[in-house]
Amino acid sequence: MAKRSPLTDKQRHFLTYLEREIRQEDHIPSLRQAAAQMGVSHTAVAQMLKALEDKGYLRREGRYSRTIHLLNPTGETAGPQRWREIPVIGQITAGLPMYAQEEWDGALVIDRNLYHGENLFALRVRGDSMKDVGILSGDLAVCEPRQYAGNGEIVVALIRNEEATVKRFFLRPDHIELKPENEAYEPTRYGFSEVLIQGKVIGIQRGPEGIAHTKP
Amino acid sequence: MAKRSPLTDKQRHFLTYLEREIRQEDHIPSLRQAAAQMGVSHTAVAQMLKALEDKGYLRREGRYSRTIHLLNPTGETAGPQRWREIPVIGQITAGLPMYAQEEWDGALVIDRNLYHGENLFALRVRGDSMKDVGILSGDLAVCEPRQYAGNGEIVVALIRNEEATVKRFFLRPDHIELKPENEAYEPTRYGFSEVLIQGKVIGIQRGPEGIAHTKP
DNA sequence: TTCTAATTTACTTTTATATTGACATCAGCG
DNA sequence: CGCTGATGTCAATATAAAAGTAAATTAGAA
Repeated sequence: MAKRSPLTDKQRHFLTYLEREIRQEDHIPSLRQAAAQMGVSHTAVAQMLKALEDKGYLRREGRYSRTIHLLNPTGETAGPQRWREIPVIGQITAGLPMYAQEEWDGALVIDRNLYHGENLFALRVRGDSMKDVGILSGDLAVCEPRQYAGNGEIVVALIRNEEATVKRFFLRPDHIELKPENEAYEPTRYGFSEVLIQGKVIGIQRGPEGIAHTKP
Repeated sequence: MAKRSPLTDKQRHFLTYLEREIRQEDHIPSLRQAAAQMGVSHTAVAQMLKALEDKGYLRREGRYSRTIHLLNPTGETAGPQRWREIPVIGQITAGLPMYAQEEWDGALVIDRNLYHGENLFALRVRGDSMKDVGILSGDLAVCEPRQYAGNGEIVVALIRNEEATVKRFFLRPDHIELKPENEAYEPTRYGFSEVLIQGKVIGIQRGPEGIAHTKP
């Protein structure tokens, strides 16, 4: 790994400021924003960044990109953006829009390296209709918003504008089939207008309660 | 709570307008209605909505629906760090190796509110011996370090100092029983000295690959 | 001097905002 | 069924603001 030259006082100070901004505020300041807060000109900040990059304390991407990766002592890309917060949707309904508080069932922190994609959301699973693929009641399903789905994908679907469920999706010539993954349940057929795809399930998170509920 | 991407002045202004319309007038304006009131074109409003959705301030539903969900508009900052990094252990050998980075297979970011406890670690599950309780091959098992376990708990056990497995634990009068949760497997008995408990499984995390591997 | 840090000024690139026009979609109506 | 009006979407484009880059320059310190 690259040797890291010692920093000057100003460089160290700036690096500290940068770390704070990124880790605590989750926000990479622009050159001019940082310049304003440090009391210097924006170009000074640019030169500072270049110096820090040369010395191996951070890595920047692209020519005109703003994204910055802080490097930890071992030179690995440490996780400034390692984590991310997604909303846990309490209910999915279509009818009248629900206002924030009612629908805000909290937030979930997930690992960026594990789940890619934008605007993910999470949904608490009810019922055991998908237990054969390891999705149990109480699990949090991490979802990627989607209006359409491919055959065989596991999706969150809104049925007749009432009920939101997690099922495996199949598009048949004359109907839509939603298949539970549990021998005790039968697939159900729906007309094309009865089902509204809300998203694709891309992950599962189960907490201690979920583990405890599994009976020997 | 993580700060979401900062808004520009116009975006903030529009969001305020939207909140007022929804809360006080109980009415979601159409693109052209809003456009008229804001003095811009209807497409500008559409782009604004898209920008706000990208930044995570609201969520829209359906392709041609106009229902809008506002997400946590008050933007309160709740508590300090919601997230935590825990090591993903590649192999478990005798003793507790989790201090050094020797066996590191990476790290995993988890939600503090979901998993309590100290010195947690994660382990990648191999095999489908626990599939009846929703633990599949490839899942990450979040574990709390433990040297003992209660009857019926799901644990990570090291068998004869060689193999680390996830099983349900039972302490019998004259032996230890490790029970897979899969009809195709039989429980196995071990002498007291053959089994070393390493931790208790308190959570499961499954990523996109894990979901994809489940076959219809 | 040479090096570092900073400034000013003038660029290029990217993003945000806005416009127009054409095209789906839906609901109601005859 | 097709018509109609209101709506949401998309594509192409234009303009302005904001952000990153580069060059020339200055001042101070080793």
